[in-house]
Amino acid sequence: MGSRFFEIVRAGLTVAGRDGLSAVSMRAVAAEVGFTTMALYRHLPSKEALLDGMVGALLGELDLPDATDPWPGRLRKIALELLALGRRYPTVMPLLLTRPYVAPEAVRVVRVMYGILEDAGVAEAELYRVERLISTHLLGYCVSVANQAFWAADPDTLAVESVPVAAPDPSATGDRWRDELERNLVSLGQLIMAERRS
Amino acid sequence: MGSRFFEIVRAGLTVAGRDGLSAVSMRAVAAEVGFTTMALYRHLPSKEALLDGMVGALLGELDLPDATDPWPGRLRKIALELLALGRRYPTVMPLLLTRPYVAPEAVRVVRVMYGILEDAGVAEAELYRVERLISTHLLGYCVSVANQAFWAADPDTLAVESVPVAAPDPSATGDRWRDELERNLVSLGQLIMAERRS
DNA sequence: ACCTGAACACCGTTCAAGT
DNA sequence: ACCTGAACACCGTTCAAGT
Repeated sequence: MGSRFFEIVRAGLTVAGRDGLSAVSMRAVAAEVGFTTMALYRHLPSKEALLDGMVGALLGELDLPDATDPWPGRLRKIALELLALGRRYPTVMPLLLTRPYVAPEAVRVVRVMYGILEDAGVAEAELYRVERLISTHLLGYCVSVANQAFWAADPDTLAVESVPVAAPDPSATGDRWRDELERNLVSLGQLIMAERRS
Repeated sequence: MGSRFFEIVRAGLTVAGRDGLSAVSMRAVAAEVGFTTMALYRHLPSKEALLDGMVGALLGELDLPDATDPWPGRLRKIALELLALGRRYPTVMPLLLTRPYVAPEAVRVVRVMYGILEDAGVAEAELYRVERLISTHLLGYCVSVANQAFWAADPDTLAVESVPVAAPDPSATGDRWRDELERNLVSLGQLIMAERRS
């Protein structure tokens, strides 16, 4: 776990952002850092460990909100940061829902969420549950947007099926999914308020 | 798209449920159905198509609620079905957040969600957004539970970090994460009620 | 015309052979 | 003692060679 480890993990993210997660091979990452393939194995035990490290580095790129800001603004900031992160590394995002949060950078993010809910006045007995409720929505949403899962591959097929996947929203100005995320945050804010200790 | 296609896709799910998604190779699936590897390519164009088909077959296993039931019961039923699905096919679940819902079995599930929200009285202008809000939470939650992302790989590491990932819940009887999902559904029910047309 | 299996360019990881 | 690259057992897909 020398500094070479982080160099390798960052190279993994570089490859993933450029060519997709499926292009993240030990050979490709080694080439990216200028090592021989087998030299990687002296800094990490397996590709599994590389992916776990990438999850940490990914969350490490989040620009976390200032703890002195009001909690709604902090929630909004972290949500928009996650959305932007997904657009930078679309194919890596699903790992955030399948790997346990053990890396320090991951724990850091969960702590910010706890702080938000505490400041909102959520009862401690509900705090961890509500955090998982909010976080799984945010991650699920950002993963879906990043991978364009809300769109049909073939618009004509969808038209035939007549399922209005994306309702027209005349008030939306620039970024359709960012606008929708902000609407969701209003709903989630109400949900959080309903969970305050009485 | 003869019936052989579905046979192959079901074999893919069988392999994935038994040995994990990473074990789903064209060779392994071919062996499962008793075909030669290259014979698969006369029924589907690529492994990509196999995975898309598996998403459809996965959602096809959902036992959908009766449309005549009250909407809260329908929402609960579909949520618990998704949780159970994740436990049967943990490694396949993330595909539900990265592939567009074009297969008929996928469209069917989205239609049920629309029906639930319509019966709840959600304004049409908010219907598609709220459906995505609920669905991304349910999928994110079920993917996390299925892949044990809520637990730390090493409990000792987590203790050192002193992040209470799983708060003790004395009232929870059998299935900890199922109980939590039911609590979340109460919160989401309130969220849905708040989105009703005025 | 149809099917198949060898082959190509990969992959993660092991380990013997080199220095 | 340390590093490396050949090798092993895979992978998705192509395509020429067979019938």
